[in-house]
Amino acid sequence: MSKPTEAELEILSLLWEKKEASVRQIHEEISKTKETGYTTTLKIMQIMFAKGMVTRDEKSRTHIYKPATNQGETQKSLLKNLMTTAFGGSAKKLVMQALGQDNPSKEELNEIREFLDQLEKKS
Amino acid sequence: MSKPTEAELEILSLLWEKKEASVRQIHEEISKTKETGYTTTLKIMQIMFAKGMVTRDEKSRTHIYKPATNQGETQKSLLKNLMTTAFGGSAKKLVMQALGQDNPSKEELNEIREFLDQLEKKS
DNA sequence: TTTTTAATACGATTATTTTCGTAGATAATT
DNA sequence: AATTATCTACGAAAATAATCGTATTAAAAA
Repeated sequence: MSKPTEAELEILSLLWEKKEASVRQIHEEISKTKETGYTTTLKIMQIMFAKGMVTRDEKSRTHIYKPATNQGETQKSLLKNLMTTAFGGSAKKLVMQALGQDNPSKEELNEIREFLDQLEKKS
Repeated sequence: MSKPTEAELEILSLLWEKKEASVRQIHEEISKTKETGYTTTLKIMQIMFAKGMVTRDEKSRTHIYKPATNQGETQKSLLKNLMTTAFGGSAKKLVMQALGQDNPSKEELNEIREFLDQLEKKS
């Protein structure tokens, strides 16, 4: 699957979160942060449909869209891309940078520790 | 500083890695993976210069470029952007996804563990 | 039933990014 | 000295992405 554009990714994320949504619903979310027309959102979603990036149910007049791309796979490829282009391929650097700017809770830190342990076992 | 485009980021990474380079050097690297003309690379680097994204030494005919943007800051903002758009703002998910696909060495894992400990102390 | 609202389709425009070709100048080679 | 190779500058075209306006149709409200 080709790399989603900025606008497509924004919509895709919302779809992952909501599982499914109409153009109107997506547009209302997007409008909260961005000043953009309804038909712009519509058009991008139509393009995404044409690309096979989303599916849609056309039974009712208001089409219902669902993500067609697996969230994990997409995240993985975007991360990989960023890792190679901006972090010289180093996962460590990326991870540290990510953790450093967020303020992870104790619980989150522990989950990550466990995850590290599991990774070590596997190898 | 405005978000670098794909092509700009590719060049920026190489400059971070090499500290400084001529257009020719950058272009040779890029040519390894991509089929693109020399003047294309040149033009993008000129645009980057115009944007203040890189500096250059014009003393000799062959200009020498250096990154003007701080690597850490740029990485941070790119990551933040990806984190919010593709990972619903969760650093944990991003980190796990990143580690899962790479195969980090024991040493790296330990460094990350230490980093986690430090983070915990601070909070 | 008529009018208004809300939806899709889609072409066209605008903006952004990337690519390339050509001109002109300097350096290196013959 | 002449030729060839290697630079930069820069305009313009091509490709990609985002935005919007209008037409049409269906549903909802009056």
